[in-house]
Amino acid sequence: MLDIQLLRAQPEEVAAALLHRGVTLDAAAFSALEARRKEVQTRTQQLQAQRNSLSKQIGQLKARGEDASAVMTEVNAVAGQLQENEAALAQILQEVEALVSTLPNLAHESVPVGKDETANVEVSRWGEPRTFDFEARDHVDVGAALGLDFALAAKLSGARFAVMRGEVARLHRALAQFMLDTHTREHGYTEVYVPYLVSEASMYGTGQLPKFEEDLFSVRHGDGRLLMIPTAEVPVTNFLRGEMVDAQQLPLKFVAHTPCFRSEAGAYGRDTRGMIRQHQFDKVELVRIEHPDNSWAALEELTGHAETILRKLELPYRKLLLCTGDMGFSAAKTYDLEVWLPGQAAYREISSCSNCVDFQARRMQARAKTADGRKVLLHTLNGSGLAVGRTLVAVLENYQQADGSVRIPEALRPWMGGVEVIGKP
RNA sequence: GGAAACGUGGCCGAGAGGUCGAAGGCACUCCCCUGCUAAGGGAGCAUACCGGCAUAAACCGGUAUCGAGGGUUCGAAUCCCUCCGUUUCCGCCA
Repeated sequence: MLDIQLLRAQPEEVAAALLHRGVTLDAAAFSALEARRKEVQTRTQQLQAQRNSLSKQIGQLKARGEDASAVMTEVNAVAGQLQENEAALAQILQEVEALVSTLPNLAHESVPVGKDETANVEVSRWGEPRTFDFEARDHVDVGAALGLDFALAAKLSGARFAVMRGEVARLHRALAQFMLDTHTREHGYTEVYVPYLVSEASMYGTGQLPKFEEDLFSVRHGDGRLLMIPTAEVPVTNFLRGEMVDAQQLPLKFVAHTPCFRSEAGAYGRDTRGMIRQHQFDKVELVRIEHPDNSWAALEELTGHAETILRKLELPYRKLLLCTGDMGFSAAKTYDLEVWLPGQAAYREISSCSNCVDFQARRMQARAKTADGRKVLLHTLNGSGLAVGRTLVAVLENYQQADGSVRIPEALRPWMGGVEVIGKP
């Protein structure tokens, strides 16, 4: 949620900034709505003050056993007007709320302005894409012999699901364990296990609702419903919803391994082959809750932690700074990590690391009490460390060998029981 | 699934139609006293909005907020209804 005070004070400036994010805010209309709000609210409060003072008189008269009927008629007249004003005010407040809750976060000043992914800025590259002395296949072909089965998944559930058997299933599991252990042992994150189904309130807190309903799967539950998490960011960040933490306890650093569920409603026809874009995929997610003063340094650190996984696995990647038009709803600044996929001869997103500053914290009223007794909104950050399915894809494609087998990256071998190669004919 | 209880400020907790934004305690901030690892005294200490104001803070006045939303009433933290959440007991169950 944007700071409503900022919107009120500088609607034009906010509208201009939102334009870079691809959102049109009619600043004049907003100001007009706010002016009406103010007017109706002032009138309402005057009437309330009137009513309160008349009520007080009635109480005093009655206490003295005197007749209060004259004041009663007066107060009834006020009450009529008051009811109208209160209803009007409630309506306006709702309109304002509905408008503001669908506005994305403002980009940090260091974020390049741009319309779409073509304006993203490459920050750095690491590793050399391997040259093959045979024709590199994509992960679908490489994986088929190792137990990666899309046809079976299609029979069970339809498109955009995968079944893994045997060595691929183990490799997938090993990758997740490797990531978790690295982040807990070397980077100081606390491992958490969380619900995969969450309430609407939680989805609202991190910004998936009310605007991105169509991206989510939901399940009926009693008379209501629960929503399936599109990322562990949702349950983990919502740890702090409505909480007041002692600033001295910061930062809080969490890592969670969960499945993620996305309807991919807007992605018809995109990445239909293989497991790049699935309705269900595993991800190891990093979440940090920071003091506002430290969140920008924390973003760099968190991104570095995600990069560490790629480096240990010796997977070539590049780091992008997303432009204003390509960032997610809640983010103020985002780095994407893209891993090299020989099967596509392209870099593909494998991690996205964002600082949401106080945007999510304001939605969920997550605050910290500082040493001098002040209360501040927390800053929240999250990043994939990494998407497990896509990491599997990257390993299969980058480590494939001419005979159809796949070498296991050295750093991963302890999690594979020492196995060095899978799929040896 | 059945039954019951409960939801008050950063925390604990009182209040049971008006004098309550809310006793008391803890924590915190400032001041004083004292001095040695702690104690004593005083003051302050929820949020949002509206207005006063020089449309900066502070300050002053007003309004709303005691899980959420409705209702009763001149007046609701307090009574009624619905919902949400938590806890306990019973049943069931991995």
